[in-house]
Amino acid sequence: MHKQSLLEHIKRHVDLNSNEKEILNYFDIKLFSKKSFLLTEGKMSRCEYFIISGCVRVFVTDNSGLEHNLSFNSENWWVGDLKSFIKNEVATYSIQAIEDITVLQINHKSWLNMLNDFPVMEKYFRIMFQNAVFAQQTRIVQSISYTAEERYLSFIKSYPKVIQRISQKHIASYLGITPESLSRIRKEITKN
Amino acid sequence: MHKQSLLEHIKRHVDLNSNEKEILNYFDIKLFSKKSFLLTEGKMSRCEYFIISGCVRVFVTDNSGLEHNLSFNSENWWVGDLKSFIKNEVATYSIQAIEDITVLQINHKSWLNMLNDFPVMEKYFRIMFQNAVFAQQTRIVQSISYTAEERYLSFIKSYPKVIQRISQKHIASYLGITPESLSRIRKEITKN
DNA sequence: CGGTCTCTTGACGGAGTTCAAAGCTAGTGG
DNA sequence: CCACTAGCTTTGAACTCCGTCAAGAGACCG
Repeated sequence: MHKQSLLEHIKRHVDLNSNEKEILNYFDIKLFSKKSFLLTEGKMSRCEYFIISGCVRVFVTDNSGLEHNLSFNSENWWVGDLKSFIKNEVATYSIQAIEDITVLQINHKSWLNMLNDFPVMEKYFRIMFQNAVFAQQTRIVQSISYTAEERYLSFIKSYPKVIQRISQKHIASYLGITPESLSRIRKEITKN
Repeated sequence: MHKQSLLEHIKRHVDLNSNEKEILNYFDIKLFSKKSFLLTEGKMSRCEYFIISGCVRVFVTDNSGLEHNLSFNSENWWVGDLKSFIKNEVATYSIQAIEDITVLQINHKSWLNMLNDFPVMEKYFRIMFQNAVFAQQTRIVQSISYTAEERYLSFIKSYPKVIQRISQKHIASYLGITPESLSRIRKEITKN
């Protein structure tokens, strides 16, 4: 059963007792085909997703209509527009499936009920957000102190599996540079 | 009593009952004078700080010895090297007082005990980390999609009080540009 | 008052962008 | 299954923003 992988993920971070398997009741399994959108900027969504299989990208669209990738998420990662989810605001991010994906979906009301009924989940999400803070801090440090080439090298080192599945165009957008620049950087690297 | 401001901060996010005021027992009041370091890169620290008064900067030092400011924190904010604190690693960030400051300090062991003894604090820190994720996401979006001028305008709009207390050199470092560039950007802005 | 640190200004150089064109790749429909 | 097309990647040339280096003016502290 697909839902099992979420349970395992939770158990990797906190201790569950037997009846806490009811946690899975708050979630629904959903499938999205490649290129479809889990969430679109400007819309209300109020769902968070736990990815069972496949890969998505989270991006913003700027005033000029350009897309900027914030993150790539795959198996055993949470994804969603957290601020929109928590604060009941319209989404500022869009989320698109890069591959066919299977996710567990939870809406905001169920999420609050779950936290209320199973206090151990407060700890689980405390740890989830804590880890998100770690990862984001690393990214911010790199954005203000690394050159584009250093950011690219760090990216392929940190996410060797993910790059196989993502176009360079999207990686360039993630790094904050143009596809042309990334192409030149890659050429420079393979030269050495 | 200084410790009161932490209690008020907690109560703004979660409900405390009377005996939960014992939470303050896990904390010590500490004073740091301007320019002194709460934490130095490469050292073990394992403390987190809640700022009662004053202002600090968090920064990293790169291979060339240049400092890059990650954040400025003042009254009623938590600050520390979270990753070092949680994972028992040496600090990758340094924290320096920009003004004379008063903080409440908690070490890792006390923090774990507090979370254990007062489960409501799991929720409190879940919310704290959640808010940190919001703020950092905004920063990442701006770093990959804004020009230096846009980042500066966004910074002074978001933190109008803080800029009064911080040198341009430090703001430039926060924005990921040189002091010279910031000086030119400011000149350009006042022209219009 | 002198020294250090900060801010400003100028000239130059370099990393990355923009625009354009050509080669490749992968998805689509016949 | 092949052919076609749209999108992706590469490459080139010109340009732009920002960094680097250097020098001078102003502010702060002992």
